[in-house]
Amino acid sequence: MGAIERPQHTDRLSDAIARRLELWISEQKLEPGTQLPTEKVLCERFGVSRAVIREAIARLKADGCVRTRQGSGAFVAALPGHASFRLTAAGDPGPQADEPPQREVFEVFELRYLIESGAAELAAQRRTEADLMRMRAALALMDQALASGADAVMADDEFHVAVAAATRNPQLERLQAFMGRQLSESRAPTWSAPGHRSGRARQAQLEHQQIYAAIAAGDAEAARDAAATHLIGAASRLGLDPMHWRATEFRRRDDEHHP
Amino acid sequence: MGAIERPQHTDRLSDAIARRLELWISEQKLEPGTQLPTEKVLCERFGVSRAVIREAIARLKADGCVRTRQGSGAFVAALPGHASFRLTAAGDPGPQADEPPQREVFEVFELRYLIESGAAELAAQRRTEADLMRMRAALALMDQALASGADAVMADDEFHVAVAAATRNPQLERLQAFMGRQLSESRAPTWSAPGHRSGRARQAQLEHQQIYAAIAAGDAEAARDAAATHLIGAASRLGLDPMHWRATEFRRRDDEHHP
DNA sequence: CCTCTCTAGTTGTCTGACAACTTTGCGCAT
DNA sequence: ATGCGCAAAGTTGTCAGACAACTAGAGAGG
Repeated sequence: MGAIERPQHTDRLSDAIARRLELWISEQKLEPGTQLPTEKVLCERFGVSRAVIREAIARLKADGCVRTRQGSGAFVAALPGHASFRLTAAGDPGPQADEPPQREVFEVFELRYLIESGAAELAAQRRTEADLMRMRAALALMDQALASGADAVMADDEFHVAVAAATRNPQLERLQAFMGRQLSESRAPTWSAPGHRSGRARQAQLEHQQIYAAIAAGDAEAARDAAATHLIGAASRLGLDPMHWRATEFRRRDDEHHP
Repeated sequence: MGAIERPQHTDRLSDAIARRLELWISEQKLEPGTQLPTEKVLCERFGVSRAVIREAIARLKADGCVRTRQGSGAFVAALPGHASFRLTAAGDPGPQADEPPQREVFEVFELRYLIESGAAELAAQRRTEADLMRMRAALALMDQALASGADAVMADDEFHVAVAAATRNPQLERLQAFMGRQLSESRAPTWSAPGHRSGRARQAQLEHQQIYAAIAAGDAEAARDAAATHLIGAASRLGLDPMHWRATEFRRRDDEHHP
């Protein structure tokens, strides 16, 4: 554990030390249960106060990587990245984050593509009348917004939340909420005035109705396909090229490296 | 913000306060950018020292919910659950966690089912020779373990990691790593001595080879189906009933509430 | 060899201080 | 009346010392 890089404008000593500790746990592949150096030792190694060490450790505890016990010490609980999942850039609300690179937005969309089409499939199998009513209520609000040219981002969110709820899987519901709200801004252009004028809102609503119809019919495969179509449509409406999701472009380019 | 509940044995004031603040941010639906009360005000409200408040805030910063700026204050950065994703119980390395409820293990497996079958589909489309070599290397190690009755959990993990890498989507790779390593213990029984004797290890390896063959052939649908079959097989080997994933049991039971 | 006690070590919390940064308000000039 | 500059007040970041509460380990005695 060498010198700590000096904190950048938005950074602080505890942030840097938390990263250094995570890196060290990862590189050493420390098993859960492994004891970490004591606070006193870490203060000496990093040349900082106990308050800074404690804040760094607090972050690792929040990440689920470390667990402490009064009188006993601090122990590895999980490897970094294995106890909590965060999106890079596209979802990271960093203070200095510029518009995330297009590629990462694309990757997150692809993740949604997998998750939401899978969720639609399960929803078609498990949906109840109550679920369907909830979806219809959200659709009705979007229909009204279409007629009046109003914003319907919340109803759009609610529709997808209702689909996730119909899977009866709380883990999937929370993952959906995590993924979906990350990009609820991505729905804003659809329901904006230009979105209405360009027909994007109408197209999105058609796709929603197709998802609903397949789920109501209990047709898992159709629900999956409709959700996939919707995510491809949503990506297109944001200027992303979803054809990448089916293309062999990567494969061809990478294969060229192995003639 | 009422009184803080006294910390339980494994709890501490900063944990309780972090939870209270998250709950408050969620309930109030505070928009990102909203300023939180100052450290001094929080000390007064909660009746604790500044160190405790700072540790609680450090946890919220690690979760991505809050961002602070020296001289300026603390601000909401994202609603709790929207900046990082964690599994409950099944993946939570809580110190007092008993065996997680069977249902939650099931839900996590179902999540993996969605993710890993989707990953296999993309991998089949995008895999390179290098990817295939990496998968073959892991398969070879598992073949050797089969012959000798040895443990092959690491090779098993490596195979799934290689499949995820073949998707060329770092977000998906990390999600896969997050989901998969959560349950790498779930692979241990397969490669244990009883696992070898019962034929579970052999069955798992046959499933791996089917996934590989479909990916090598570039057959996306076959890869998806093979991965789905594998996850169903893995669930069965752990005593979970994966038929739930296709059953309409939930739907029927819940529909009965709405005669 | 086992049990109990004591000591040393560890984390949790408190208090006070000061540095560094930001915000706000006031005074002065135009 | 408005704008600019400066100072004061307020905020977070870091430090240091203290003490409580808990745990682990060692030693002594039975």
